[in-house]
Amino acid sequence: MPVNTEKTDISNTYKRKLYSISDLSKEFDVTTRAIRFYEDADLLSPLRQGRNRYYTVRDRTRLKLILRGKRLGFSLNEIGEMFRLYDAEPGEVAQLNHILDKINEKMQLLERQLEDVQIVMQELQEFRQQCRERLEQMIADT
Amino acid sequence: MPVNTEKTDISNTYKRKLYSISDLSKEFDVTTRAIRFYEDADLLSPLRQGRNRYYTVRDRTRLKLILRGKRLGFSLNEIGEMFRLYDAEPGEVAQLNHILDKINEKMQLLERQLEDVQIVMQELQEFRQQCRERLEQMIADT
DNA sequence: ATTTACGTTTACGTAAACGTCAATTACTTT
DNA sequence: AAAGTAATTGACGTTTACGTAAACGTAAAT
Repeated sequence: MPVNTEKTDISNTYKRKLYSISDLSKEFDVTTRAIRFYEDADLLSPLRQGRNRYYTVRDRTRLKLILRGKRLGFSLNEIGEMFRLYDAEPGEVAQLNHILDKINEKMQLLERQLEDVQIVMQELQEFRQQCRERLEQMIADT
Repeated sequence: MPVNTEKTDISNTYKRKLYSISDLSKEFDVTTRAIRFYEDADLLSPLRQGRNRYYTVRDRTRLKLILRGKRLGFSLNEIGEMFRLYDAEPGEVAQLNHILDKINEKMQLLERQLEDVQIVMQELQEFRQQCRERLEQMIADT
């Protein structure tokens, strides 16, 4: 539930779609400390009304991306690099080619990760199967 | 290349399939410091001949699993937990059920991770596509 | 005999990603 | 007016996963 339902300065300017830090904290189950830390790391840049932070829809999306990145084992630095790729103004051909290189780099990492996940899942499935068979054995032996 | 091609005590006992710490270090591109650290964390337990460590095929496999786990963003503790599951003697029904629960827990995590990987890969592909189109535009405009 | 290569232990250092206070401010509820 | 609730900044603490340096042992190569 977005905060700021009253007609304050900031909420009118940004069409009411603003979240408080605890809104996001609750929605994504992450501490406010962590959220502020991500700001320190330049991954978020919420609006300010006085000392208070207000997060736009874009910030919310970013936070979601940060957390997804973290689940994949990426460091905040790597996540920041991705953001910068997305945000970069691709002025020149060289710049665009550089971005494409970076994208391919990340894709390779993800392909490897996909393999890894699939391998471990298969191993776990086999292990589970063995456990189940053992269990049936034990029950049959009673 | 396994070390210990001579007929030392230890290599005969363990059928010559032994690796030195630098063998593994090179093969998997990980520092010896890290390998020793994994031992400290009870993830490896190499043989000893005097002060030197010698790693069996099982140790090698474990190291491979450790590194795969790391690539998936698991902590050494979590990896240790998996090992203990595999090694546990499933004496009782309750114990087996507990293991099965744990397996299912890990499976859920991996399923989520699979989703995450696929989402990010798709996003990257779209982004790449956009970049390519822009690039063609720019080249056409010359 | 002495480098060179490889290995060891001990121990302090470090980067990342927050956790955990403490002290303060601001609003609103009673 | 007092108390409660949510937010802020600042600063130090903590855990994880090693890096790095020192000081030493051992065995093979020159």
